[in-house]
This record gives sequence, structure tokens and C-alpha cells, in this order.
Amino acid sequence: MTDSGSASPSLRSDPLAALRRAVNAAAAGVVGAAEAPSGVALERPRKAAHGDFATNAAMVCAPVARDNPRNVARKIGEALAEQLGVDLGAAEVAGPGFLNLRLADGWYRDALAFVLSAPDRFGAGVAESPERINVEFVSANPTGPMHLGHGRNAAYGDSLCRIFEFAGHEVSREFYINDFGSQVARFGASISARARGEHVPEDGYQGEYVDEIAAAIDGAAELEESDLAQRGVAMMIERIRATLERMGVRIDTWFSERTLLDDGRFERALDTLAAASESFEHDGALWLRTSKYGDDKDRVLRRTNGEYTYFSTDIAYHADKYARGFKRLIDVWGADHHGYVARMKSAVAALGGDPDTFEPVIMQLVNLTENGKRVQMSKRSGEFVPVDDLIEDIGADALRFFMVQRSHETTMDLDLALAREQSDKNPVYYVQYAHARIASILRKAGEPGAPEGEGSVEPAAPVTGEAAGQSVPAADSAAGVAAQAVARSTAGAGHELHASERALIRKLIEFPDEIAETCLRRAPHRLTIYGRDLAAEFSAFYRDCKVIGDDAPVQEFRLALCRATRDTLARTLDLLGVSAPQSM
RNA sequence: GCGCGCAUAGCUCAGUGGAUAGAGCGCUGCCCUCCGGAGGCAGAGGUCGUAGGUUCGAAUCCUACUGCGCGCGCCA
Repeated sequence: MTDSGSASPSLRSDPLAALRRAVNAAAAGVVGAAEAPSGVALERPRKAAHGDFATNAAMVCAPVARDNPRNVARKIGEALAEQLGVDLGAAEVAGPGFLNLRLADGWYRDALAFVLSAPDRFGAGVAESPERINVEFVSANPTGPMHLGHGRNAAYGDSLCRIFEFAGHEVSREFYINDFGSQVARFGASISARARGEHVPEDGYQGEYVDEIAAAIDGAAELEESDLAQRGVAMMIERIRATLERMGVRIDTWFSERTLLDDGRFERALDTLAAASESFEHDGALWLRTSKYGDDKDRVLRRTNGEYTYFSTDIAYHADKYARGFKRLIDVWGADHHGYVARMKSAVAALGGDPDTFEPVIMQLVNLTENGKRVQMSKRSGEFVPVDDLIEDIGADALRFFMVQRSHETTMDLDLALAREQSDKNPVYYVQYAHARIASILRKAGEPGAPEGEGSVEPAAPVTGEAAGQSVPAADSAAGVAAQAVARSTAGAGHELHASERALIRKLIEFPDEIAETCLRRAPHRLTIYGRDLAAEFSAFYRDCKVIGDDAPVQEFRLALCRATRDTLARTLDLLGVSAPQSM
């Protein structure tokens, strides 16, 4: 939480966090303890009749206080009234013992000032214990182009990384290139065959891209298969890199499997396992005793024929990630790899690591539909829908938004007709439209300072754990001045806030919590919902409240609310890798 | 057979202990002398797969069962 003890706490402390502290303090007081019992929560009721916020504190505390929940709720309400003073509009006991809270307009004005006090930092640095995290994702085989499944993986992985970074983690995005082993040999044989005008071998790679590669390499028909394989892999990686770039996905480290064998890291990893008696020879093969750590059975590292398995180099690869200083490894894998989880976690344990710091995330499958009808011929054909074709069809913004819209753990349908549609039916346009509409209002009001470029907000500066706890920078920016203006209007009388204004502010100040929860749950799909909700709250405000043309203090306040909403929408879209247009 | 995942409105999906379970699409009926109608309002629509259990309270946690998906190689 970005609380601060600076000179103007009302301007700079997170209003939700402060409210949560007040509720905890009141509950602690009632039960006569230093801290409130765990389970006490501040909730946002669905129904307006249940107040602005509500707490279950009394029901949690009642057994401890040995009193009935409604009595306890009344006491907590009285304690809260004392703490919050004029900021608390009302505290009502309801139902089985809920305490429904209404906040005064002054509290809402302070809350908006908080949002605007540091627009680049709002919601940033909320990670409670920042870590050095390595996120490996996509890692598509360099023997073919990225397909549908990789698209979901890329959208998820990149958004997760953006959110981690914004929350204060140090993140490295990594792509593991499987440029070693039998599949690469088959790739080389396939290219060679096509270069010589022959059919690819039975176990080879089909597809026009193999022809294209064969044609693009001078004298391919005369080259060794191993040379063709390496050149083909290089070309495929270049193509994959270009596809990711079209999706707005950045990779920090392209890690070649082959290099592990070239410089001894592979041998060292195997030596480590052997020295710890984690591996053993049996039937002419080398095995890893993964069953010791909960895997169904032991796994082969070196086959009877002397070749090493993919698993063995993967172990060396993960050992290398830890050796590079990462405290947490997240691997984003396709659904077909879930059977691999147990053995890889076992391998981490066998290396002496903590398997809890290795988190494989399994991405479920994507089905393509069009107007509700399946467009894939067979369940396997998804592997042959290239991501490039999808970008061409529906655009990168829609691709990223739709791919990350559903929880990664559920099989999802992507409706091409809806994704293509440029109307309010399409959620990505709905959110972008709200952003563009606010930009238009601000232009009309003669406001300077619209974000530059493609409409995305500037990336947040990295936040360390210490910085996250410090007060925000002084108000020397345009936005800071705006916050001061809002604060000034707080001092004056100020108009009575419309219910839609309050609802919009409430949605805005949820943003830091939303970021924290999204990180914790590794669930970027939450931000697509937040974006839609925020856009909807803005639309209600826009309907109910005239921004431009009323008296000056009201206009000033509402323009400030527009700016806060625009910035938060832009930030949300940016974290999803989707553009936030000034006009559309 | 074993393992992992999933099951919520007609459809696609949110919702990891709180009040009368939500959204979008679709459907029905409305609203443009209005800062962007690329928008908004109202309505119909539910046995949260089934059966037990845990507790003040369960879509949510536990157990069993049913259905669907994926995996189960000295492939990657």
C-alpha cells in the first residue's frame, strides 16, 4: 500500500487503505485486542442500498466479543464515527450484522485528489514483497510459425509481465529456443527434401513455410541437413520475433538450448544431480529419481542410445535461470504440457531448489468461432492457424484483449466476427471509445497534456520496495497542479456530488487493489473486466453530469475526474498491451 | 485405468466464505433540440452438474459421483 506520512496525508494516502485501517482499528478496539481478527474485510456492495462500502467485521468479531453480531456492528460503527469524523456520512447496521458505510463528499474529493496526485504512479508499486521474477513464455518450437495457442500464451505472458513490473517486481521475459535435438534434425531433413523437390519425410514438417525457407536459402539442395536446420531455425526465430513485435510483445532474453551444451552448463547440471545421488544408471539409461518428489515414476535423462532427452536439457536450463539470480520462475505452458509439471517441479527439488519458487502456468485451449459456429475443422487444426493471419484479420488490439479476456485456466472461444466488429458490441472498442471520448472532452475544454504517441501512458518508473513506501513526488507536474486544484475546491464549499460522480471515484480508487490482486492471482484477465467496468461507470457519469459549461468550480472538479479516468483507462489498456487512442 | 483441469442465464464468461449470484452477446420494449449515438435506459431469462459434509453463512472449502477436455514415450 502506498501510504505516506508526508505533510498532507489527506492528499497523499490511499483512501481505501486508510478506510481499511480504520475498520480494523475499530474492530480491534471492540474485541479488546491489538489487531482485528483475520477475516475482517472491507467490501464494495453490489447494491447501492448497502452503502458505499460495507464490512463483515462484526460477524467475524462476534464470537470473540461474545456478543451478538448486530450489537458488535453498532459498537464498531460508533468507533468508526469517532475515528473518521466528518468523512463518515453514515454507518448502518444491516442484515445479519453487516455494517454499511457511506462516505461524505469531502472524503470523495480527497480520494480523487489522491488519484491525481501522481498520475504515473497511481496503482504502481503495490507488490508487498517485490521479487526478481523470470517469466518464460511462448517458447514456440523454431520449426514452425506461431499458432493460435501461442497467441494466447503471448498475450497472457506479456500482460502478466507488464503488470508485475508496474506492481514493483523486477521482471525478465524469456523465450527458450529448442534449437537442439531430433526435431531440429527433422526440420533440416524437411528443408533439404523440399529444396531438392522431394516430399518431406514421414516424420518431417509439412507446410508452405518449409518451401519458403528452402527457396530463400541459396544452394539449399547442396547444403548439409544440419546447416539447413540451423539456418531454418534462425529464419523461423526471426519470423516469430516479428510476429511478437506485431503483438506488442517484448522478449528480453532469447535463450538457446544449444548454448547449454556448448559451454559446459549442461554437464555441470548433470554432475550436480549425480553428486547428490538424485540420478542413477539403469538398463543402460540414466534416470532422475523424480518419484522421490511426488512424480508418478522416474524419468529418463539419457537414453540407451546415448542421446539426451529434452527433459535433461530443460533441467540444465532451469538450473541456469536460478544461477542467474532469479528468485522465482514462472513458465507459461500450453495445455498439452500439464503432464510435465510434476517432473519439472521434482527436478527443481532434486537440484536443491524450492519447488514452490517454480510456477508452471498452464494455458487452456482456444477455439475459433465465427458468429457462434466453430470454424476449426478438427480439434487439432488450431495448431495450424497462424497468429499472423489472426492479426491480419482482427487486428493486434482485439487479438490481445480477447486472448487475455478469459481466465487462463478455462478453455475459451474466440469469436472472429465479434473481434472484427468495430462497434459497442466489441468490448475492446467499448473501452477504447470511452478513452477517446474523454480525450475529446478534454480537448474541447482546452486542456493540454494529453499523453503522447500511440495513446499509451508512459511506462512507470521501476519501483523498489523502499520507494513504494515513500511519499509521492511533489506536485510539480501539470497533473500535480490539477490535484492541488481539486484540493483547493475541497477547502471551499464545493457542489454536492452526484451519485454517478461518487460511483466513478469509487471505481477509480479500486485500481491499486485490482493490480495487487491481479499479480497475486497471476490473472491479467481481471483487468479486462476492470477496464469495462471503469468505462461503464464513466458512461453513467457522462450521461448524468455535464462536464463543460457549468459554473467554474464544478467544471474544474469534473475535468479533474475526467483526467483521472482517462489516465486510469490508458494505464489499464497499456497493461493489457492494447492501444488507448485519443480519437477513433 | 491413472493424473491434471473444467462444469454458473439461450451463448460466451466473471465471481477463491457474505446480503435478493453478475457482465457482455442474443431476445423484448424504449431514448438522439444531449460535452463523440462507436452511447444509454428498462424487461424477460438461474435447482451455480448431482449427492453429502464443514459453519452464523457455501457458486466459492472438503468427500464421492456424473459429464467434457487434456495428458499418461528411453518424443519434443
